Amino acid sequence: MVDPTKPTFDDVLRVPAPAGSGATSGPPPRIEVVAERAGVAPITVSRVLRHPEKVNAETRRRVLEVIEATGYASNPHARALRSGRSNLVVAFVSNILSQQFGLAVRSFAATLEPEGYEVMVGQTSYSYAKEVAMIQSLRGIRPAAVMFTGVIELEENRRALRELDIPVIETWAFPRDPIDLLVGFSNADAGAMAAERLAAAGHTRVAYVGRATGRGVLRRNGFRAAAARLGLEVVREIGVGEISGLTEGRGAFGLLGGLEGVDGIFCGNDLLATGFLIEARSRGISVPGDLAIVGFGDNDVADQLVPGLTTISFDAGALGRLAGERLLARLFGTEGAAPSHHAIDLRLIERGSV
Amino acid sequence: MVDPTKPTFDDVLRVPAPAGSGATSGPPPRIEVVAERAGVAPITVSRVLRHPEKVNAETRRRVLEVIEATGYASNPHARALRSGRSNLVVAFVSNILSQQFGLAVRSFAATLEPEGYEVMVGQTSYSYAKEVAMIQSLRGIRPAAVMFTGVIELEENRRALRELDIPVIETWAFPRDPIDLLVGFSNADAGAMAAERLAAAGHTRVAYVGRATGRGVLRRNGFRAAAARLGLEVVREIGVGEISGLTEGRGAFGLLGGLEGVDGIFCGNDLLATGFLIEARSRGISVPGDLAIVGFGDNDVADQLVPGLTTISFDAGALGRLAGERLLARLFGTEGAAPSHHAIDLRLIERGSV
DNA sequence: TTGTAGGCGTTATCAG
DNA sequence: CTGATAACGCCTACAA
Repeated sequence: MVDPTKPTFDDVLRVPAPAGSGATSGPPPRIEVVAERAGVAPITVSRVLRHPEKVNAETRRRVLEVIEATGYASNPHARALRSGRSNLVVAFVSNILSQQFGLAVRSFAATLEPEGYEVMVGQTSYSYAKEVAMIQSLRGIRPAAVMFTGVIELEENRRALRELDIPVIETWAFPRDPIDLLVGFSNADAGAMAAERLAAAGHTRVAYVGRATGRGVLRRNGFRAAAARLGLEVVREIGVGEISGLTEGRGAFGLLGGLEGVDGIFCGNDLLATGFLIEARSRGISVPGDLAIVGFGDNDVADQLVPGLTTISFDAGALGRLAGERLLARLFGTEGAAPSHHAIDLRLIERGSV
Repeated sequence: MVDPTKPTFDDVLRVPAPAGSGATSGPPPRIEVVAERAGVAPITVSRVLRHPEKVNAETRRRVLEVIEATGYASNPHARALRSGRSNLVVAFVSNILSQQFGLAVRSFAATLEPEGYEVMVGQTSYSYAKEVAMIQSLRGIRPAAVMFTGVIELEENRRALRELDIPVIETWAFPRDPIDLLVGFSNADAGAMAAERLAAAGHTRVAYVGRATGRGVLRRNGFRAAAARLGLEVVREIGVGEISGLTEGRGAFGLLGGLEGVDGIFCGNDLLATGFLIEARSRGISVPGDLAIVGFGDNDVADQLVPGLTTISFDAGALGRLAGERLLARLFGTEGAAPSHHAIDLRLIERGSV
């Protein structure tokens, strides 16, 4: 039997260093060393890295050779200090556990990295205080740009971000007046699409469950407005806190307090919707017969269930990619007259729960 | 109907700036300004921030007052350049979409942030090349520490990390010779526990499915060894690539190519195991009757299924927290003779799939 | 096209 | 306990 007090050692694979890979270790050489070895002034080395087109091809070749041989990489702190710019792009997510945020950030990073930017992820935890602190810390770091999987609500932070004087990308909503770049989608439309789907299936007495803050409210408002327009009665609206797991989502079903008079429900996110679906089934409530469920966001569990979850979704990877591309255009000054606001398409994914 | 070509604007909440919050905007003041206002030399301001005990209490109070009033925050680049240290801790995850990595990083960050460290997350994507590049970039950034949700296999990177001369924390495995700090668990034991569970339930012809690299191999080896010891026959071993979604996990069932002679299976991760469970059910294979399944890692879908997934797991949040605490002890020099290697307990979570 | 001079903002070092 | 001085490594501005 395995003895938990005496863990067995893992025989981890060790991959030996390939021959001739010694150049990359130790403290990085300074620009001066590279310059001397190449027989040029330090500034020329700097130019080879920053503005290669301004350096004679032959000189450039020589310098690059030495850079390669020494494994030289410029000190980002010195560079940022002197030039006031860094190659760091900071992406803030409100919840690092969200699949969709993860997908977006991953594509965003993949788009920027080939161009020499480093993307680092910070977490704001849906908290204003945290957001203020993180934005404050940006004042010193001077990243090349900042991206949020969300929009900024605090005027104080909006101002602080504008004053950073770097590109700021907001996402995940479609406000009238974003701070700067926007690659988002309309949460109001998402709510409306959910109401439309429920109405089309003949449901008339509906409920909303979701966060009572931020985007949850936007989706709820869209749902409400469309419900009114379509003659649906919103018989219940239930606010929940942040849901970060399926178990919590399932537990939230209890808040519904019975189904009297509710035949359709829109859940502000798929974790919640999936939890509801599972819980409803386990209580013997037929879906969509007794209760139709529409989710938002397309968590990957959602289409493995029986019935599958009908949900309003969008391509989070595409959002991240587009955000990266718009940012690069801005950073390289090739943006031209392109609009700075982009809408990502929402789509209704029909499965069996409505 | 919602018109996808014309997104509705979201009426995003705007929270006005609280009165008297003006101090925090604009370019941050320099240390010189603070010093002048407090009637001291810049170095004294620096000392108030870095080594408060070396400054007279009254002077310190005056300086802190001005710092507060001006919203001064030192420029991290200048600080890092001059002192060779920064307050940035970099956490590398191999897959930003993994729930368990997310939980660990979240607790790790939450532990370090109150002490003034910023945690940023980078992604290495299970690729050696990526890992090399990221570690190279650390040479310039000079973070206060680095953490990995994994262990480093490339000798080249191990050497480079040691030469950084900062705390390095490896996790998620239990090697004999970690680079520096280790907060891990034995993957070999995880495999052994799975074999033991299958054997206890009377299964004798078993299979392993999982990644054929890194920790997947460690778990497989533990499984193999324990199977031999317990008289189980490992009739099949199937290597898969990285699985990042349930759909992929489900698809991998096809690789099994029928169940002839297999009555129990150990899946190297829960995404895979959950996919197998769902797929087996949909094919009318009874679990655990025809096929018993043991997973690893406790994805949160795993206990919402019927039957629930029996799995070997550990507390990822606790791992992150402990990693943070051990790191703080090292950074603050309060580590003393405490061991630098810590094992996190594995536990068998019994649900219905065995 | 290449180089010289100087400073970005902070803190190590040493002197008072 | 406090301060003067210099330097961290690089890149902007200007000069040749």
